[in-house]
Amino acid sequence: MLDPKLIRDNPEKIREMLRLRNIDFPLDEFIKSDKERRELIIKTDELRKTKNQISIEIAKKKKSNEDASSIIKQMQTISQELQKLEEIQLKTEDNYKKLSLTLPNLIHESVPAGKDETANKEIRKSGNTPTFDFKILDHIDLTQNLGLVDLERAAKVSGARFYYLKNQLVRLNQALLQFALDFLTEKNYTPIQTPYMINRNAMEGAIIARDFEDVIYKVEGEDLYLIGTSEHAIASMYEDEIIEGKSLPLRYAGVSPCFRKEAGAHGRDQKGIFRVHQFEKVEQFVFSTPEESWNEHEKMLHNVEEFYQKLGIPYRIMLLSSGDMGKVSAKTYDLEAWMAGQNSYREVASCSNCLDFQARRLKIRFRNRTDEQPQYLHTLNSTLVATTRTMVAILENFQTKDGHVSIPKAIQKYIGSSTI
RNA sequence: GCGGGGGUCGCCUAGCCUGGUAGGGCGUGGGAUUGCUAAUCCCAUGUCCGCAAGGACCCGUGGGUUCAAAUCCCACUCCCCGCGCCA
Repeated sequence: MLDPKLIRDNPEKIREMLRLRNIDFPLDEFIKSDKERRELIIKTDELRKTKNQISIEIAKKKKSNEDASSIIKQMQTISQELQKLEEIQLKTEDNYKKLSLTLPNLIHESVPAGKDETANKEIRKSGNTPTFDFKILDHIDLTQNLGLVDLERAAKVSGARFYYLKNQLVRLNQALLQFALDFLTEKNYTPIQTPYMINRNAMEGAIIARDFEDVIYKVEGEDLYLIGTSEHAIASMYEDEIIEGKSLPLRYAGVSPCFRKEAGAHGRDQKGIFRVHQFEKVEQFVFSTPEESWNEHEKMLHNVEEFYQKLGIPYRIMLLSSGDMGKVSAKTYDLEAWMAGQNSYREVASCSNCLDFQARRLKIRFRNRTDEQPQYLHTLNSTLVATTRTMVAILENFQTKDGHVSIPKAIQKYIGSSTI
């Protein structure tokens, strides 16, 4: 949600944002409904004012045992009038709210303009891509040969894009989670394991409702949705609260499974465990003051980079273009890891500053003193590790001539072995 | 799942039976005063509309009754206690 005052005073800025994001939005209708809404508030407030005054008079008369019947009649008509007006106001307010919840976030000036991923900008590369003196395999063949994944039976039981992890890959999955958690704990992040299902209100706070269908699973017969990332559950945890300024920034290391429909991804990454409906993730989530949020954003990016460096996985950092970026984000970096089996860099982490967009939807504010006007804080989120994709990178980049995989030094102690 | 008790403006609490402008304490900030510390007193401290003056809203949520609802009625929700079930 954006600041209504900004939209009112600066509609051209919003129009430009919509153009850059390549999004259809009835901005003029929205501005009109905001105006209507405010006019109605003034009208109903005035009527309520007279109603309150008369109510006091009735109370006075009753107290002194005077006859109040004529004045009560007056109240009756006012009450009826007010009821009608309130109905109209509710409708306008509803319309306004619905639209305001679908309006995407502002775009930071450093974001390259462009309609899709072809406009993304490479910021830097790190690490040398590995060279091999033998014919390499992709992660699908590797996991098959080593008995690490069973896709056929998963398809039988759950459908496409599900998997059974087996043997050492189960341990690798756990090792990455444990390593990631240790890594962030050392940086003073608070570990947090969230609910895996949250209600609609909470979900709407974190993402835009229209995106539900493509991304989020709904639990039948309940007001519950499976989280697509712990970000959804962490963002909403402080809903409707005022946080003490001195406790900011709040840095969380969220641990959770992630559930995603991956609708509309037909044909892409059909095989293997690269694009799946379910995986585990350690997520960085930060509640920050507006002044510090851009610094925090860079820090989070630095953390993911350091993590991948420790694993020894080559990567490049991409700054997403206006058209490729998610709607709640004002600026997003992707970390793309080198995947030898595919001979390309592939997205494994995403680092976003949402400014006050989520905070407004969730009414999360902060203030330094209690006599101070509370203001919306900023929220940021970044993957630290999403296990399945990182495992793909490890499998493909660290494969050996004998068909096995060596395990990065940093996580050997969690697995208790140096090869798979 | 059943029975009982509860949810009040940051925190604690009064008001609910008997409907008529939501009161007090704590905390926090500002000010006054006292030679310092302490104490005391005053003001501020939820949301929305408004340039402002001012006004409206706010008692878990949503309905209902009524001229009028924190208060009465109904439904839902969350918390606490007991029972049941259970990894």
